[in-house]
Amino acid sequence: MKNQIIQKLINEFRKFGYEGLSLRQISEATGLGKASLYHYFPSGKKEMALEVMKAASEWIKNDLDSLMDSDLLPEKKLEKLVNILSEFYQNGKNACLLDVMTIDNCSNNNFFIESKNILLNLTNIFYKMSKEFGHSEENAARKAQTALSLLQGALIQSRILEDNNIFAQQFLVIQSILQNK
Amino acid sequence: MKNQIIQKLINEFRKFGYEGLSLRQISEATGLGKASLYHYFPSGKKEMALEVMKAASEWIKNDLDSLMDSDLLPEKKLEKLVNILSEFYQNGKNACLLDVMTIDNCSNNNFFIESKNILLNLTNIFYKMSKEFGHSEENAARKAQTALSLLQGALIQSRILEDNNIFAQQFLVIQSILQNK
DNA sequence: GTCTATAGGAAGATAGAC
DNA sequence: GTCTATCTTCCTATAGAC
Repeated sequence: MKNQIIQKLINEFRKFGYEGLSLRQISEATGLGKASLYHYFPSGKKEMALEVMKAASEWIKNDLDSLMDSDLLPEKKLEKLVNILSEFYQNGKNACLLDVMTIDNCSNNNFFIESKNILLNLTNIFYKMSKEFGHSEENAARKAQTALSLLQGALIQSRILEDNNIFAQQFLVIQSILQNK
Repeated sequence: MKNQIIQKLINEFRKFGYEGLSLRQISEATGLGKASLYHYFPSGKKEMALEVMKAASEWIKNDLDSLMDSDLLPEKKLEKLVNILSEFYQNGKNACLLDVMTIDNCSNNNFFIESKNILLNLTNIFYKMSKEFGHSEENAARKAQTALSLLQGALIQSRILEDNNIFAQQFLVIQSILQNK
C-alpha cells in the first residue's frame, strides 16, 4: 500500500519538483485525504520526498546493478541498460528526479545527500559499462560522466521543447560514447 | 534601477526556481519592501520571472550573437564563447535558468514560451559555431544539440556534487565535439 | 518610489472522531 | 486507516500614507 503511494509520489515530484508539489495535489493524486498521508509519512512532505529518493535509489540497485552483474555480452548489456532507462524516463516524458529535487532550499534536507548517492550510483553503472568495452579506468570515468550529463541535459531539452526525439537521439550518442574508443 | 533589480532576481531564481523563491526572499535580496516590488512589476512574481527570462534572452542576443557575427577565427571564437558561458554560469556554481524555471506548473505561464526561445537561440549559437569548423548542416545540428545537453547536464551534476570540475571537464568535451569530425 | 498594514487564501501540519 | 475540522504560518497581492 505504502509502496503504491510512493510510486505515485515519484511521478508527481518529477512533474512539479519539491516546492512545486503541494499536499493538496498529493492528496488528489493518491486519492487519500491530506491527514491520511501523515499516517504513512509522520514527518510530512520532507519524509515523502526522502522516501521517493530512497525508492529511486533502490530501483537502481535492484534493476541496474543486477543487470551489470549478469554475464551478458557488453553489447547486449548496453542494449538492456538503454531499454531500462528509456522506460524509466518514458522516452523523455518523465523528468529527472535528481534535477527537480535539488533545486530550491532543499540543501537543508537530508535528501540532498541521497541525491548525491543516486548520482554516484548512476555514474558507476555507466563506468562499469564503459569498462566492459575495454576502456581504461580513466577513460571510463570520463565517459561515464559525459554520458550522465548527456542523459540529464537531454531530459531538460525534451521537457522544454516537448520533443521526445531529443531524448532518443542523445541516447544514441550516449551509446556510442560508452562503446567507442 | 529596474535593471539592477532584475540582475539580482536572475541569481535568486537560479538558486531556488520559480516556486522555491518567495517574495520575502526577493525583498531581502533586493533590499526593497515587498510592496515596493509591485511598483516595478505590477503583475507580481509572474512578471518578475518573465522579465528575468527576457533579460537572459537579450543577453544571449547581445553578447553571443555579436560574437558569432564577428570575423574572428573559429578557434578564437570558440575560446571566447567558452569564456562567456563559463562566466555566466560561474564555472558551474550558477544553475541553468532554463532548467529551474521550467519545473513546476510553469507551463501555464507564458514564460514557458520564452524558455523555448532561449533554448533554440542557444542551440543556434552552437550550430553556427560547429558549422564554422566545416561540419555539414546535419552534423552541426546534431553536435549543437549534444553540446547543449552536455552543458545543462554538467550544471546539474556540478550542483548536486558541489564540484565545479565537472563543469570544466564537460566544457572540454563540448569544445572537442563542436570542433572535431 | 518606498513604506506599514493588512487582506485573503493556500500552504504544511495536528487533533480527535469513527 | 481514513476522515472532518482546525491551527499556524507563510504566501501573493493590495490599500493607502508619506
